Amino acid sequence: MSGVPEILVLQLLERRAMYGYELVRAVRTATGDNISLGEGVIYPVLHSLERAGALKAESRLVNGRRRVYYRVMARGRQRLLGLKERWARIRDGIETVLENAEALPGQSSHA
Amino acid sequence: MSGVPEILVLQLLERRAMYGYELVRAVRTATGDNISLGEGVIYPVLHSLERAGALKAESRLVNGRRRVYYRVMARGRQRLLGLKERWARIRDGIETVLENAEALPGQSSHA
DNA sequence: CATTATGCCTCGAACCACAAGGTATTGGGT
DNA sequence: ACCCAATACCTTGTGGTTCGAGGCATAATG
Repeated sequence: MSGVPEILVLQLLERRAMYGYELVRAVRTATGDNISLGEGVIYPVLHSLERAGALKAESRLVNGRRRVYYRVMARGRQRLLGLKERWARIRDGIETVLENAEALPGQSSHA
Repeated sequence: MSGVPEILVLQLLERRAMYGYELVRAVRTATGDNISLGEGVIYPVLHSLERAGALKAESRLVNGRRRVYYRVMARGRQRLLGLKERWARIRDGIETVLENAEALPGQSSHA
C-alpha cells in the first residue's frame, strides 16, 4: 500500500551514498524519530532495489570493516518519482477523509 | 506499516453505518479518487475489525438482497484515535525526509 | 434470456515488519 | 589476556497487510 521503506531509502540515498547500517540510523534521525526501520527491513529492501537496477552497490574497506555503499541510479530516480506521486495520492486521500469527518458533525474547533 | 484501509473504513463508518459493497465505492469517492480499495481488501478488514470488537455487524434485507451494515463501537473509536496518531507520525516522518531532500542540494525549482 | 449490477465471500500470492539469530572485526574496559 | 559492546554484514521464521482473481447468489436491464 505505502512503500514507505522504499521511499525513505531511495530519498536518503539520493542525498549521499550510504551503507546499510548507516541507513538504519539515518532513517530514524531524518524522520525526527517518527519512523524506525530495523536491519531486517533495510537490508532486504536494499537488495531488492539493487536487483531491480535502482541502486548500485560498492564494497569498501574502512577501518578493517567491510561496508557496502549504495548509490541511486537513473532507474532508482524514476522509481522514486513514481513512489512520490503515489505517496501524495495516498496522503491527500486520507487527509481529505479525516478532515471532512471533523468538518461535518458540528462546526467544531478541530485540532 | 500504514494501516490505510483500516483508518479509512473506521473513519467513514464513524459518519454513518454502511455495508461492505457501499464502503468500496465510498472509499473511492471520499478520497477524491485518490485511493481505491477492492472488495478483497474491504471485507477482510471489516471481519477482523468485527472480531476485534471495533465494529458491530447487523444484517438487513433490502430489495431481496442481503446487506451487512457495520457501525463503530467504542473500541473502534479508540482504535481510530491510535491509527490517526500513528498515521500522523508516518506522514510527518516522510514529509520531513522529502522536504529536506529538496531543500539542500540546490535552491532548485521543486516540482 | 443473457448480461450487468448488486452484494456477499474466500483463496493464493506478494509484500511489510520485526525479533531473533548467525558471522566477523574493532575497540574499550578490567 | 580476556570479555563485551559496537560496528557491519546477512538470513530466517512468523505474523500481519494488501491485492487481484475468482466464486456464489439475487435483482434489474436489455
